[in-house]
Amino acid sequence: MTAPVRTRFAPSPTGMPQVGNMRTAIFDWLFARHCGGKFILRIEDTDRERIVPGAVETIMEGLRWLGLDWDEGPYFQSERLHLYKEAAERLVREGYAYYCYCSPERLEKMRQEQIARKQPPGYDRTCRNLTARERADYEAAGIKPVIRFRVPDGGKTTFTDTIYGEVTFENNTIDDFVMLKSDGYPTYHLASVVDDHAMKITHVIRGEEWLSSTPRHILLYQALGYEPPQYVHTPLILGPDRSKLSKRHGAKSILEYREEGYLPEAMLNFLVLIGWSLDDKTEIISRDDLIKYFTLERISKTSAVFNIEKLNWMNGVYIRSLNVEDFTMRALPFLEKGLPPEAKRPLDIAYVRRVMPLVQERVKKLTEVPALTKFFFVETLDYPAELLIAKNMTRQNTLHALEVSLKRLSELASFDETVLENLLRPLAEELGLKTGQLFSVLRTAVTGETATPPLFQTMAVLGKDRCLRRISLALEKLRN
RNA sequence: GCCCCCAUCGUCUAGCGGCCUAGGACGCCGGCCUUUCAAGCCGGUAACAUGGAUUCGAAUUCCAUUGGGGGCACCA
Repeated sequence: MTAPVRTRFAPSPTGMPQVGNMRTAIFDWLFARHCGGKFILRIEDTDRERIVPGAVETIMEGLRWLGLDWDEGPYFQSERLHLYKEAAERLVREGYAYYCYCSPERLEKMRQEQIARKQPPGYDRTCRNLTARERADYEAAGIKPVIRFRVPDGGKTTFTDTIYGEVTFENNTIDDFVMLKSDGYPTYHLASVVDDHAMKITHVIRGEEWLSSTPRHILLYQALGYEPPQYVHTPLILGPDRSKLSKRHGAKSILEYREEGYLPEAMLNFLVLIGWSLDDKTEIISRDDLIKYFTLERISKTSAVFNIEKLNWMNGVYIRSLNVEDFTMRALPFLEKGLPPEAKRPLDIAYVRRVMPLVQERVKKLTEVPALTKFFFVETLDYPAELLIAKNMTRQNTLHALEVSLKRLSELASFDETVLENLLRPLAEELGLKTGQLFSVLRTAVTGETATPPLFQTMAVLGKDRCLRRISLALEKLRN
């Protein structure tokens, strides 16, 4: 019987949750859910210098937004220091590790020299075989040591990655890395190995940037006498310049996508498709199907560029698939925030419900809703008079069209879509205009825009009074 | 500099020796629909990095080359 699948997402709380990390989290979560296993959240807060207050909460909020629920945690490595210390000291005792008293300054100088000599930078093993006497001297001088792993002198370290297959490193290309820092905190290498073992993690699914430090982890497992987990390195997400996506590209936090009006289900679908595919044609996949069909085997080896154009398209697809009420509720906060101040708040929900269906299929992002519906919510329209004059029309016949329209519309008892259409289509012919011309004039008069939802529906929602008022105003504007 | 990984349309990808005169999607271009804008529908543009080898047969296997990326901290 094989152990139940346990995966973990182990971010460090050093900033906002970036999309690259989130994509990894999605893979971890999906695999756990697919296998009926557990997904664990672990916070790797071992670098006290870089900790950003609030980052943990932001990370969790990002996970929740995407619907990635965790079964255990968050565990905090800062609360488990004794475990790492014990492991490190045990390794020293057993000869797998040693205390190092070299100063950061000396190490930095050494590195510079190595680079200058075009040699691979790495620890020169000065403290590898200190005598008891030398150690005592350093201790007496009050120098706090780090603990370094004693990498075997010869041989190779090989492991099999689920995605990349068998990978081999010569041990002599790996330097004696630090496991425990002088402040008593572990480095990533030690902490993740100790924790992954303690938490019975079966599959370490993480970004490809970790591939080259994996032999260190294997070495650590061997020295500790633990069975290593299955390693699954996932391809990187790249910026437009094809280098690893980072702040440098203006890479955004997952929560910023929420602010920009992306739907979490679209984001999930899009992100999972960077580096994974179901088959040769599926693009839109539901969360349930993702869980049902997700397999590690279909993760690709090649890193991929984050293509915002495709995300926008996909978000539009998801927006259109929402039922109207759902769309309305999701758009509401964006309206509250994005509509100009003169729109009176709180917004009239009943009215919003009538407006939203008119724009649902016209937006790709929820942030576009306010601009597209502004004229429904503000009283004063601001547009140049010339905008009223449609293609191949003159000031004169535009005025005439507006005058006649105003009169006829004012005689209407009902103001619904059908009634309006039945009045206006024949009217265009009567005025000797193309329907497009008349509608264009009225559209501008009534909305101040040239691109809007369908005219009759728009007018019906605006209501008779407001339409007549705006047409009158348009006439004035054109006369002056 | 050293180590590791990767290599199909501009981008995301399918392809795991013959089904490939390489399929899908985004974008782009053209058309249809149409009161504008979208949406929708139809069509088009566009790729196996290069050179060897294996094989009856290679996008698929192997080896070089080239190119790209990642790593080489008391950061993760």
